[in-house]
Amino acid sequence: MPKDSARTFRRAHGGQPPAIEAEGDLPDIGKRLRELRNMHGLSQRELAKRAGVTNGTISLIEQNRISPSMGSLKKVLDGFPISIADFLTLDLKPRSKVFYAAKELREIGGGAISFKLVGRDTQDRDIQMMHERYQPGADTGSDMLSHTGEESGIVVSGLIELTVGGETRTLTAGDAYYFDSRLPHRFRNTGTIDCVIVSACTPPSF
Amino acid sequence: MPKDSARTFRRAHGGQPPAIEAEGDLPDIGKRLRELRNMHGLSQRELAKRAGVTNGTISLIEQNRISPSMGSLKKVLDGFPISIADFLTLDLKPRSKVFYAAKELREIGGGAISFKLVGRDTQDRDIQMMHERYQPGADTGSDMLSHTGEESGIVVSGLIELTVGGETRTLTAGDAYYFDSRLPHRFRNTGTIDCVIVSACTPPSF
DNA sequence: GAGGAATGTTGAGTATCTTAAACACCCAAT
DNA sequence: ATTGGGTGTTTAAGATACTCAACATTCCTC
Repeated sequence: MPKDSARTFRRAHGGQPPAIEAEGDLPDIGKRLRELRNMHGLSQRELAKRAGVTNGTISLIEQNRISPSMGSLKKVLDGFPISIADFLTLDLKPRSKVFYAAKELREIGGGAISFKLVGRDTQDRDIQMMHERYQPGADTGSDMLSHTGEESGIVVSGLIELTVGGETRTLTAGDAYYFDSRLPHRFRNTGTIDCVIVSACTPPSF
Repeated sequence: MPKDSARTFRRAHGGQPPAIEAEGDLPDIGKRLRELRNMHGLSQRELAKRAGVTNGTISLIEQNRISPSMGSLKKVLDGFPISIADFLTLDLKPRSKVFYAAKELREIGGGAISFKLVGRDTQDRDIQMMHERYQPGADTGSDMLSHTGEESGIVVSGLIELTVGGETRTLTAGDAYYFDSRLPHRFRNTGTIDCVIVSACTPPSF
């Protein structure tokens, strides 16, 4: 509510404000669920089995033909997993720019130590970086969904197959990524040598 | 699902389904709703009338004897109003320090213009201030709940009765407040002269 | 093509939520 | 004591979510 309407004076004779307009947007549950499920590459039956509901329920929810109870929605979302609040606030579309070519990075450090800043055109960052190494064949699994915040990284050596929100791409040394951590994502080393990437977690500390 | 059900043995005695570990914490809907309603000083019937449901439904939800559908929960929360996501993540207890005495403020500006910083021991502020004036008897009403962020202010002249999360206090010139905007709050000028307060809204711009 | 196995959808029946109306209780003013 | 209006709770009828099983479709493989 804008502040103005909230600050309006109350009626003198105790009049009841009639039927507050439900303009609040209950986000399209069905669409959200379908997109989230497709991003994970799950079928309705697979998800249903994980969640302990039937595939019909998933189908009806995704068509918005029923308004699921909190308990049911909870069970369904536990199949990913993701919290209800995050599910409701998650933006469906990944950020405009997800992948960065090697030359798109900006050099921050200098001399012997080199810091390359990722996502320079993203105004409001709140991120801190780390270092990771993947052995050949290493796989984070398909159902990874960190709770909140953002995630970024640079491939140092080797190659990594990265899937974010259904979009898959293989990155090699010098390439980078930057996405909302609530989007389902997966790392797989499809190469034959170790893959070293400098990763980053939220929240920030600098 | 012929093959899957064939492979998955059903426990004969328990009739136990896959036994999904519903580990995730579905926050206590009933408790949250009851506290939120009490903070607003609404009865079950008042809220029910606003929301377009019956008082019985409110009662049953608050006792956790039913798991409301998303549609119903949406209708109920529209009576405050608050979004479902905010409702699920709102912390029930107000922040440790809500009220600040006049001398607890820190002077920021200097010279002709004076800026006094409120909430100096709150590490992560994200707030911007404004100026407001209340005529005698002015009242924002009891059902104000801005969506997110924080809110703060300083009383410049006159006196104001402020209620935050069920706690009420009358502030006079020099006193201040600082609280989460999602907590229900109410301003009432119970004095005989205008009350001027310097208020602040989120999000920040400096 | 025929068959098999996956997918999403739909209809009938059951479980659950929601309503409407009564109930029991408390407090203030008859 | 009694009325009247307030509170939260409970119970039977009704509406809705959910399940189960069948259906239609697509994609493979033979």
